[in-house]
Amino acid sequence: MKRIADSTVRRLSAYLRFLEDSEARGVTTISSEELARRGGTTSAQVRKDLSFFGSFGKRGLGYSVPELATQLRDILGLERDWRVIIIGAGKIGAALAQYHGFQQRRFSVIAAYDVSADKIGRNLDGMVVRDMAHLERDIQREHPDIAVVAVPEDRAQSVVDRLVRAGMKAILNFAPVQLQVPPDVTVKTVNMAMELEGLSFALSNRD
Amino acid sequence: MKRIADSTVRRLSAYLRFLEDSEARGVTTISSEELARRGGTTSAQVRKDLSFFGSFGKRGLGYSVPELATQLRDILGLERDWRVIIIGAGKIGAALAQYHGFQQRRFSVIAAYDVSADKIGRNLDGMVVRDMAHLERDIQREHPDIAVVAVPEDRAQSVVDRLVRAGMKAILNFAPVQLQVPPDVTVKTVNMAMELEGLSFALSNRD
DNA sequence: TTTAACTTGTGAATGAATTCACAAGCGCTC
DNA sequence: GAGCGCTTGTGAATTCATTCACAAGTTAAA
Repeated sequence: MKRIADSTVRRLSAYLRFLEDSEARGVTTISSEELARRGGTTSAQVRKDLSFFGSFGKRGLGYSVPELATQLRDILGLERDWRVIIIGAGKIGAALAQYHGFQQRRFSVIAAYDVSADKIGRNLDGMVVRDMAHLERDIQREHPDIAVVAVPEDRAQSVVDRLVRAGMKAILNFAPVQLQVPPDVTVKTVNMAMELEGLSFALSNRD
Repeated sequence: MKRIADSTVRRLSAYLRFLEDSEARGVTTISSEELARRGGTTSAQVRKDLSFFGSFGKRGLGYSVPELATQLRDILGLERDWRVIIIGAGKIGAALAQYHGFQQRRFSVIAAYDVSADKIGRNLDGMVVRDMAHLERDIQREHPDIAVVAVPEDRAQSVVDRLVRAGMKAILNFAPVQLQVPPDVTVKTVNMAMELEGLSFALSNRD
């Protein structure tokens, strides 16, 4: 299959969100035009994005909302559960561990880890924070799919090195650093500092 | 000035982060090659990015670390303080209000707002959560620069409409929705659901 | 059955971003 | 001060992403 651009996948995700909304509101059919309006793009873009994976619409009519939603969930790999571990039980890590948006979307947080004695053993929404020392052993046993890195900036790379050595292939990084990983590992970084600086740039350079 | 791509700004931000690191470690000079390695890009890309704004290097030698850092801070508008308000004092909002990464980078959180009686008046790291009812009045008085939206998905658009009407020009959005704003308002969205789905896609489509 | 009104799917055209490749400048050594 | 090793800055070439534009398919109505 042709390589799919990152931007395309992000848009598919946006379309799916809107489709689920529409589904909940009982809408049964939707056009690329409508989908585009809510996804912040153009109808041609919507059709092109979908065309990488097949043809899901009916000419003259548009797309069946539940059908397209199912297709997108399938394309995005959301028809199954993914097992998530969280590394770092500080402010962000703890907030994430208790964040219900995960479970809602079939991402199951199975464990949280920390190094500091005062965090280990603490209870986060029914989940006990584990000692980072057991990370590799637990990964061996439990085969999580995704690791969320919520440790301080200066420890992020070394934690990621451990995760990679232990065989993790997907990492969601909250530390404001560019992580180095081998090509078969996918990293997505949520970098608030970068977004803020983007806003700063925009505010500073308006005509 | 030529329009600068979003991706360029993000990279500048990454370069700056690494420069500040290098500065702290006492490195005085750096090549585009080195900067590229740590920024996850190529040396040509680094030089092209910088060339939009001027020529900051010395041929044969590279860039002066403190000088380039200063230039980048200037380009990104980080030579001044930005005043930030946070809308929504739930889990994410509260975590953000107490997050020190903001202050470190000269983004000063001046207020947090919520609608619910049990949050209003609560103390977050020395800051009292205000009643959302006073939002417009306070914006008039205090002229914040950036609004962080950390309210539930279904309330995000209406909150943003209020912010826009009150004159805010920069919004950092944590709700997993595509917000509609007029063209003179800049929105950056941090969408964890989207990132997770990107990872799910990557895991599902590896060769 | 024909026509009209829509909307998809997709090559072709355009536009944007990245990479190439190299002349020109700098510092060091002899 | 000539020569060498490096590294920048930048047009040109290339690759990648988006938009255009239209044939083809669908529904509904006459």
